[in-house]
Amino acid sequence: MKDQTTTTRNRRLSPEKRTHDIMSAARDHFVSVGFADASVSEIAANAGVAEGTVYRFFESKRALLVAVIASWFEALIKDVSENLDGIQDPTERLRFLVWRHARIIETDPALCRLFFDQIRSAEDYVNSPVHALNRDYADFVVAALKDGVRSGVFQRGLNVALIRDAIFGALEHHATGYLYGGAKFNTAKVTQGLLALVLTGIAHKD
Amino acid sequence: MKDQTTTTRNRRLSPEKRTHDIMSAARDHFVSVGFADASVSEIAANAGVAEGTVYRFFESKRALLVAVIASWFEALIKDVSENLDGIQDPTERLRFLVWRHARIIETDPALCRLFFDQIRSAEDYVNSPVHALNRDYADFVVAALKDGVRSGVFQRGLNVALIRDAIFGALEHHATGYLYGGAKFNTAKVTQGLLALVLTGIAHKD
Amino acid sequence: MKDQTTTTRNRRLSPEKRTHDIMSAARDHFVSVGFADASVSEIAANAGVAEGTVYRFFESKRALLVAVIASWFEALIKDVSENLDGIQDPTERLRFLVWRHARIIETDPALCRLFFDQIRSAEDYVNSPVHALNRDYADFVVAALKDGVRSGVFQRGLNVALIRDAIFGALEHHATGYLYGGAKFNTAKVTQGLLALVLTGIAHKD
Amino acid sequence: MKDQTTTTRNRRLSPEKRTHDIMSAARDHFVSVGFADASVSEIAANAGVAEGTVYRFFESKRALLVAVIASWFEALIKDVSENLDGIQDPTERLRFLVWRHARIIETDPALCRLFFDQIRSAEDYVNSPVHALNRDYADFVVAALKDGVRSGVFQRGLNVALIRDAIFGALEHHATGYLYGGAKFNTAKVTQGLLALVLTGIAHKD
DNA sequence: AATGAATGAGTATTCATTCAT
DNA sequence: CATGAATGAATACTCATTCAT
Repeated sequence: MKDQTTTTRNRRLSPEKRTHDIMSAARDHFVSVGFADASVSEIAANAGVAEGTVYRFFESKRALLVAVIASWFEALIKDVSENLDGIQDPTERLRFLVWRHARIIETDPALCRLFFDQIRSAEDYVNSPVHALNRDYADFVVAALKDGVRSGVFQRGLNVALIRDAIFGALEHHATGYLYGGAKFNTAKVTQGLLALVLTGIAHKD
Repeated sequence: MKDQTTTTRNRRLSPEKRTHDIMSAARDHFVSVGFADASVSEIAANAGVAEGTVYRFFESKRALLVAVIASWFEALIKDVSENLDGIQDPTERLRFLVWRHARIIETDPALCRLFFDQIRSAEDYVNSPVHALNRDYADFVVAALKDGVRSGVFQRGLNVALIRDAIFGALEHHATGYLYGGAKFNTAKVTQGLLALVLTGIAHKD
Repeated sequence: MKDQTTTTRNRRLSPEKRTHDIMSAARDHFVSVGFADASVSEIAANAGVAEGTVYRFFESKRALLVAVIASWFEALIKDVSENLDGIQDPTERLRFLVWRHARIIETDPALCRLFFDQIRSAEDYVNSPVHALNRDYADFVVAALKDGVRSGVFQRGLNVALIRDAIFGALEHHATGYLYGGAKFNTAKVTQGLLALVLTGIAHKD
Repeated sequence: MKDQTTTTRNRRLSPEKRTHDIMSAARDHFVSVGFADASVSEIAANAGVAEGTVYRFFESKRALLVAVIASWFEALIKDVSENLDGIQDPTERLRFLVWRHARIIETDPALCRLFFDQIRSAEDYVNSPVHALNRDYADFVVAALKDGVRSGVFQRGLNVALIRDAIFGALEHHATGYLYGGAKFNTAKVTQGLLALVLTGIAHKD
């Protein structure tokens, strides 16, 4: 009856604020219970909106997950980009990128799992927005490799795409026990070992 | 599909034959529609048995998948073991193992996906029978690396566990596009490139 | 059966109306086919709602039965309470209560069976809401007995709890043939006989 | 190969022994887990026979329960019959019968529950063998009542059938808390109270 | 007679999504 | 815009019973 009854209906908020609230609640919920066990109603409740409102901003539960992961990726890319500005040497850039990736696995294992299990394995992943972000992210490594080749510290004729995959694959495979089992994960040690492997290989040099 | 002589009831068969029939039907079905969309009734029908019979041999739908994957792993291990007998040189052994793994990805992408998405990511994977098989399989690489170190062709003090993870991770990560997208996968090229990386690294040697 | 105006979707109704519709359909269905053979889908169809809607109002099929029985009990208690207001004499009150119980057995045998077989025998019955209702109902008899003792028409030192149990037990046991077999049940005769027994016993008075 | 291989197949035992073994195992199993949760395979295993053998001696799981209950009833009837031989006075006979029934509830609550919930409530109970046994058992009470009427200690014109039902009903209803809840049950006290009620009623005698 | 492998019917329940209000 | 009541598809699993051996 008064013109400001907030009891029955949520005040109209800016779409940005709404989107942010929902994504924030979703991220927390997905991280804590996983995608399958997360319920839209719970997310809506935690975000302080009605279930239907979630669907006004996101097409589906899955689209909401994609948005969460994309946002996480964007922040990661921004962070990497900024830090890379202060590093010139190709080898050091590579070391930083390896370390940064190991570090994100260590700090955000649940989000990594969501990305690996729910996004990257999906049929519609290729050419999706998150795929593009992932490519941008991986391109930092490609760029560092090319830089190194150009400046002569890395060999000519490298299959940079394969090396890029090898670096990320090595880290992620090695992290499996940490991500899915309860194993330990030592960012520093992994970084050092992987860099040694990538730089000089295993063959004995005479 | 049905060449049964008795119309009413299935002849009593040996457990081995029944198990084999069911696993075979299950493997085909899982490979073609995936785990989630596979229905036990369909598998039973394809195996020529009643639904309840599946449960006489396998505790659950998931246990059936595990059995299928385990059987596939065992055959792979047997094959690798036999072929390895004819190869002495550590480097050549490593090359064979890389090639064999790339090859299995190329030939059985669907089974690889089932293993990655349904088994390896599961909570109960660690210390499970399939985990043991996977370890046995990965140990071939570890053994080859140690051999090489012993015989002096590989450097001393290598972190063999990390290198093992790097090899499998590199292959699997590189295969992502092939496994989940529709990308091409070139076993020979991948093998060559990865071996070069692992053996000599990327650093320029003066 | 269907007088819906909207073809596609059910109008939003008041929860009371929905609850009532579903309970009504459930009561009819439970009464006609019993609890075990009743299917939720059938009840939903008869109530004119979707299956999931039943679960929005009732936690489970069993919770629905409990609600039906509780509602039936409440109406019975209300009826007894009102009628008792017009009866003062303890003996007459007792006679009425015996008659009323015999009468409910005669009119609602199926609901009695549901209560006896599905509710009262269940592990969670004691201290459940229906248990409380049953206690309220039985307390009418206890109160009448105590009234009679106080006013001197009944003996002092009676074990009222046992007498209460005896009255209900006698009626229900006597009704077994009617409830589970196809025997006749004569409310008037049972009332008269039971009251005579309870009042004066069987011993010969000199 | 030898003519006495007992390893593969059970020696042919007398049908009586087999029947007894199976019923014994069944009684134990039914008593401990209830009818619904009892599995034929478990009973067969405990009896030392194959599942199919159970069905050679009993038509169904339910028929097996009926046989168990019937056997229990027969023993009870035999016991009551013998004890009654030493009691002449109708009132004392009645007291014994009330006590004996209370006592069987106290000692065999699980079997009572099986009888009440699984047998007596069943559609096919009326005119079944167990129904006949139950009638024989209840007839002890009827006979005692008639004796008492004849000898003048009980009133003439009693509705003996109703009084019989009242006695059993009172006991069983009073025992509900003991049978289905965790309440106490005092055989002596119940016997005394019920007999007082039945003999002299509740009305104040001037 | 004894076996035990094979059968197969039968259903409650969840929750992402929709759309009338 | 926001709501939240209503929807409905979709399926693994059990176990009493049968009957070929």
